[in-house]
Amino acid sequence: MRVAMIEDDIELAEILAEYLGSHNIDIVNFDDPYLALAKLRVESFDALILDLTLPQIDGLEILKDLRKFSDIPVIISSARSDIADKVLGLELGADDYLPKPYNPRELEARLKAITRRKGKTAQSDIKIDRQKGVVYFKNRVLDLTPAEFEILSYLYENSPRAVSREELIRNIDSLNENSTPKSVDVIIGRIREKLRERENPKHLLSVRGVGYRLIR
Amino acid sequence: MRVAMIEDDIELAEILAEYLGSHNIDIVNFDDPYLALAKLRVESFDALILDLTLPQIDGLEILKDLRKFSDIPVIISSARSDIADKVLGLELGADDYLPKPYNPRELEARLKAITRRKGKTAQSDIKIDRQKGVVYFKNRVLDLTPAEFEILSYLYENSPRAVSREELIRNIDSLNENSTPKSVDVIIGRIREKLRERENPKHLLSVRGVGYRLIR
DNA sequence: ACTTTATGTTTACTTTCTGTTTACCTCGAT
DNA sequence: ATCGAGGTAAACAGAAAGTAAACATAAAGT
Repeated sequence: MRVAMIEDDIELAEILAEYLGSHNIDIVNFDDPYLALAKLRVESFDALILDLTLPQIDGLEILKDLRKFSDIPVIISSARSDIADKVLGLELGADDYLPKPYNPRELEARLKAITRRKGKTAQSDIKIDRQKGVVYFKNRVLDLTPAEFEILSYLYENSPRAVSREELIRNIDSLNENSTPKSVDVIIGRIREKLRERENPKHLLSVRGVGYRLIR
Repeated sequence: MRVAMIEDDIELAEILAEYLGSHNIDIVNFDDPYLALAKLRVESFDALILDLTLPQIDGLEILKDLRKFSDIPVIISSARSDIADKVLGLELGADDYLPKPYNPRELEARLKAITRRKGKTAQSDIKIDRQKGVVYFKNRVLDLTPAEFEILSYLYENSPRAVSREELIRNIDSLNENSTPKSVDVIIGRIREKLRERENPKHLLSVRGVGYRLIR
């Protein structure tokens, strides 16, 4: 589990990082909240621990901005015991509120509780259960046609090797063996559509002059 | 929003019920935890507020039993401030921990936070109690014929695997084993009708060339 | 015993899906 | 700028799925 933290008290951050690190939870701390927001935009974490009492800006503002683009679980950690803060924080979309000082064990338990609820850890986005004929993408079942499913599975099993169109046509039952290589291109495009990565593919990459490669 | 509460302090229960009631949250309090469990088995609530310090039994035992048949969001409310209790509670599957005394406003905020979270994680709309022969869809009992019920249950138990028409005909008692696969199509259509997803199915999906799949 | 209702099945027809091809566009390396 | 490769919208045809209606039989009601 990989967790982002916004905490300006470096010492506290290090203590927590050490304790949680030894329990298999990697902490990435940001003392600059704007840098954190930028990172959260492009990288994926399992949760965010947010300190409210920041020097530059109210942590609640950060939360508000964050919620415009992410539904990552957020635990607010604050020395402010004002009930109004709690209520406001939870209304702004925080998932939990932990008053300082707290025991690292409790933070750990809450992190686990929250991510268990979401059932989501930032491991590989794509999981395939060939027996059940099911593809999960970001923990949701993908609804694929037979050709789409078989191509994705084939690339998955050969990941991260680049596979040629010809090899796909030869080995995929749902493809007519007399088909043009272009058929593959079209179906790849449709899979990308369902992965929502038609522009800027992250998993299903084309390898110029060779074919296609899947990154799990 | 309709919330169950297990709280033996009747006075406190009434205060909370009144406050939350005026904020559009209906509280159904049980002073008998076993009665509560029985009710939770058959009725649907949006959350449960659980007092740990009950006269007859440890609230954590209730939570453990509850988790065997329900994944309803649970907020533990307790005068016990022992950290071990918190950790244990969250590990047993509670979603939040609220130490007494607390402000009703905070309880309200947490209830909202939890159910909002629930909405995001698109948890299962369909619940099946095979023993009782009851299907709940979006917290309502569905009136199904035997064949409809059995097909839905079979798909449910094999979810999200795609099941062939032949497998269904073979395994569903209410279907004549000499029936055409088309029979299945028609019954599936009727189930969809009752799920109100005849157009644009979200749960009962057809998998072309294979059969049908249920997404819980 | 008789009638009505409910429910699974079949039929016949319509609609949708999906793999394929074509045509045109974009992008990147040289 | 050029050329080749990949991307994709659109059109198409055959296959699969959807479904309305009629039917047969079992179950329920009288």
